[in-house]
Amino acid sequence: MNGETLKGHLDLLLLAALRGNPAHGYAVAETLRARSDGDLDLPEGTLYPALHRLQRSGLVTSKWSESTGRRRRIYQLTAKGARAFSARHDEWRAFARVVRSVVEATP
Amino acid sequence: MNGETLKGHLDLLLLAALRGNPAHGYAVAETLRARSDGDLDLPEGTLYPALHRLQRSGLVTSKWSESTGRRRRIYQLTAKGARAFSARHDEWRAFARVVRSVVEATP
DNA sequence: CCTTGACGCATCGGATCACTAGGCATAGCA
DNA sequence: TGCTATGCCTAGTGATCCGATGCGTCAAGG
Repeated sequence: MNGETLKGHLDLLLLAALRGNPAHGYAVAETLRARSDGDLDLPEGTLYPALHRLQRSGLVTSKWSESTGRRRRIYQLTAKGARAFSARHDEWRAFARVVRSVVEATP
Repeated sequence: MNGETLKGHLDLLLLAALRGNPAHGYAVAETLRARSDGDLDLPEGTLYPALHRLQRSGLVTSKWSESTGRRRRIYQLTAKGARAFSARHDEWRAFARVVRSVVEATP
């Protein structure tokens, strides 16, 4: 999975991973790895800044969890985040459709 | 069509537009606009630097055409460019599949 | 006990990239 | 003579992903 390939679509994936499934960063990465059969393996330098960005935008909230003695930050989708997910999903479908029609046009 | 959305996938679209269809920059933009029903309207500041990049990478060649009295640079896919198209196409399909399986997973 | 590896979070700097804004020039039409 | 479409180019800006690095906890094996 190339770097530039993911660019601009990471938020959609993170929001998808958090849909109805509050989780901490590490678990989000595991979810994405699992759902993609290992194809999508986010480096930490990608994951955490992106989650912070989502929080700054109000799409997720977070709280510390100390249950296991191990410090974790649990992220949860806000209502705005859920709406953003739908919007991003629509944009993705539109984009994928455009790419298909451009690429699969008979030359 | 957002900027970040396109990021990393522009080359694929340009290579697709030039597949078996040598053309100058302006015509490439028209092709993309047509194939996407107007959804994809590349600014010139996006189009030309990208074409130059493809040329620097050896994926296309170009020559000036003065046929109409109007100066145009005709771009043509190289063999390497054709291979790159296939590779990028495969990458795109893989990426689209990953996004689908991540996004459409039942939460 | 102590090392190793998995877990877990954070940030800085680098590199890439699409886009805005600006410039330049020709052709055709009103 | 303007105006519009055609046609090309580039410097600078902002957004973004990623590699590197640092810090800290916990369980297992030697």
